[in-house]
Amino acid sequence: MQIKELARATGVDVETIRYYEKEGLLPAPARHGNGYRNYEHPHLERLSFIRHCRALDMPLADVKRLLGFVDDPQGHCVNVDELVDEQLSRVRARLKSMRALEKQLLQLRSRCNGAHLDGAPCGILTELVSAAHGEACACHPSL
Amino acid sequence: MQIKELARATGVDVETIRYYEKEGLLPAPARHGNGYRNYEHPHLERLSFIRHCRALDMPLADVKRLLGFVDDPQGHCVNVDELVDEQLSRVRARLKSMRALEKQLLQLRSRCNGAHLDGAPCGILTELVSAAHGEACACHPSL
DNA sequence: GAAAACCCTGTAGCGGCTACAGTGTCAAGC
DNA sequence: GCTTGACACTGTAGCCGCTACAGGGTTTTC
Repeated sequence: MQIKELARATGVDVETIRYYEKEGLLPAPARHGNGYRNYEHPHLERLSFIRHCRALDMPLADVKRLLGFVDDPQGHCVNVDELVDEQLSRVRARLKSMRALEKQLLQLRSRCNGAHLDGAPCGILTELVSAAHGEACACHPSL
Repeated sequence: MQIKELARATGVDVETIRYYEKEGLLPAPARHGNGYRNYEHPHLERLSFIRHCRALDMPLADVKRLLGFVDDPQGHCVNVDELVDEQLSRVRARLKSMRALEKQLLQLRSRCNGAHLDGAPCGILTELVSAAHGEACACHPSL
C-alpha cells in the first residue's frame, strides 16, 4: 500500500504520516525498489490507533507510551488507567476555564448594547481599558 | 520603571514583555543611558490591557486590532462587537468538543474496571485497539 | 516525449511564549 | 579597587503537532 492509499484509508494527511514515522510513532515500513514506502495492514491499524488517541486529544508522548503498552501487553492496566485519568483531568481543567471564559465574554459583549446610537464611547473598550486601571471589572473579576 | 518592575506590577514575564514589544503590541519605551528600557505608566496600562485580552484567550492579532481601536476611539463599536462575538463562538465551539471529549474519556476509563484482578487484557487498550479494526467503539462513536 | 500525479528528503513556518547563550551594567560589601 | 550577585541587553533555538513548501525523482497516461 502506498502512502496516499494509507492516507485515504485513515483520513490522515500524507505529511502527517511521514511525521509520525519520523517521531517514532509509526514504524518505518518496507520500501519498494523505487524507494516508495510500502505499508501493510498492521500500519493501518496502528495509525488508526494513533488517530483515535489524538481524537481524544492525548499528547503524542502519551500515545507513544500507550503504543508501548500495546506492543507489550502484560498487565499494564494501572499505567493505562493513570494515563487516561490524567487526560481526563486535563480536559476537565480546560473545560472549567473555558466555561469561565464564555461567561466573561458574554458579560463583556453585553456592555456594547445601546452605545451604538449616541456618541458615547464603546462600552466594551471602556470595560477592557478599565481593567488596566485595576478597577472592578465585570468581564474578568479575578484579575 | 525597569522591565522587572513592570513585570512584577503586571505579573507578566520579562521575556514576554520584550516579546510583545518585538511583535508591535507594546510600544518601544525610552531607554536609560545604559540602554535599559524605561517604562512609564501608560506602558503598564497597555500591558494590563493586553493581558486582560489574553486572559480572554484572544489571539494576539485580535488584541493588536483592539489596541488600534483604543488608540483611535472613533465609534468602532461595531468592529469591537464583531471581534468579541468571534471570540465567543470560538470559545463555544471548543467548549462543545471538550464536553464530547470528557464523555468519551469517561466511557473509556470505565472499561478498565474489574479487569485488574484476573489475567484479562486491559479493557482500555482493547477498546482503543478495536477502533483500529473499525469496530463499534464506545469511547469514540463518530469515527 | 511531455504532462500530470505521485513519491522522496529536508527545512521552515504557525502561535505564544520560554529558555537559553553570550555579553554588558550596576550596587553592595569587603 | 575588586568581587559577587542581580539585573539588563540581543539574538537564536525550542516547545507542540502538524502544515507547507522547495527541489528533486518516478510512474502512468496520453
